[in-house]
Amino acid sequence: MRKLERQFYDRDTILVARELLGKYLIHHTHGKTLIGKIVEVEAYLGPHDLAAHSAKGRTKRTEVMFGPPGHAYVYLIYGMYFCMNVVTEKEGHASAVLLRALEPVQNIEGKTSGPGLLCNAMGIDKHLHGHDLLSSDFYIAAPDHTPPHVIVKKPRVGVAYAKHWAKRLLRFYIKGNPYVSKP
DNA sequence: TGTTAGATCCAT
DNA sequence: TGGATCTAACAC
Repeated sequence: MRKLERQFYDRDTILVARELLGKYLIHHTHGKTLIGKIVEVEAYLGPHDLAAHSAKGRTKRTEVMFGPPGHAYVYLIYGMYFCMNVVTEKEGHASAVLLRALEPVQNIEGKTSGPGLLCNAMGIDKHLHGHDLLSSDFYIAAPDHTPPHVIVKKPRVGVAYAKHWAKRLLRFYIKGNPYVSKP
C-alpha cells in the first residue's frame, strides 16, 4: 500500500478523478482502520464550472477548494448528509473530485453507494473538512495490486441547474461494480 | 434578522 | 413524488 503524494492531486482534475478509481480511502478512527475502495467519482472543474460550488466565488464554505491540492472538502448537504471531495490542481484553481461510492474493504458497516452514505460508513463529517490527505489518519492510497477495470463516463448527478455543464460527462465509475450508486 | 435552495436518501 | 433537516449565502 502506497499513500498518494501531493503531486498526484496537483494535476488535471479529470485525470485525477479517473485515476482515483480503484484507490483506497483510509480513515483511522476510534481505534479502527476503515478502508473503502473508490468505485465512483465526479469531477468539478473550478469557478467556470457552473455545477461546482466554487462557481459562487471564494466564500467561507468554498475556501478549501481554492487552497492547495490534496485536502478534503467536506460539506453538509440537504441538512442530512455529508459529501466528501478531494481538492485538485494548483492553489487558486478551486477544482475538486467528489467521491460518490466505495466498495467495502475493511471495517465498513452500512451502505457505501452514494456520497452521503459513503461518508456515514467511513465516519466522515465536518471535523475532517480541510483535513490534509497526506496526514497519517485520513488519506488515500494505491493498493499493491489493482485489478484492471473499464471506466464508464456519465453526466453528473443532481446538477440540472448548471445549464450546459450538466450535460458534460464528468462522472466516472468502474464498469460492472455492484457498489456504483446509479449505474 | 429572515428566507431559500441545495453535488441526498428513503418511504410512499 | 415528497418529506426530513440544517446551514451558508444573500436579501432586506
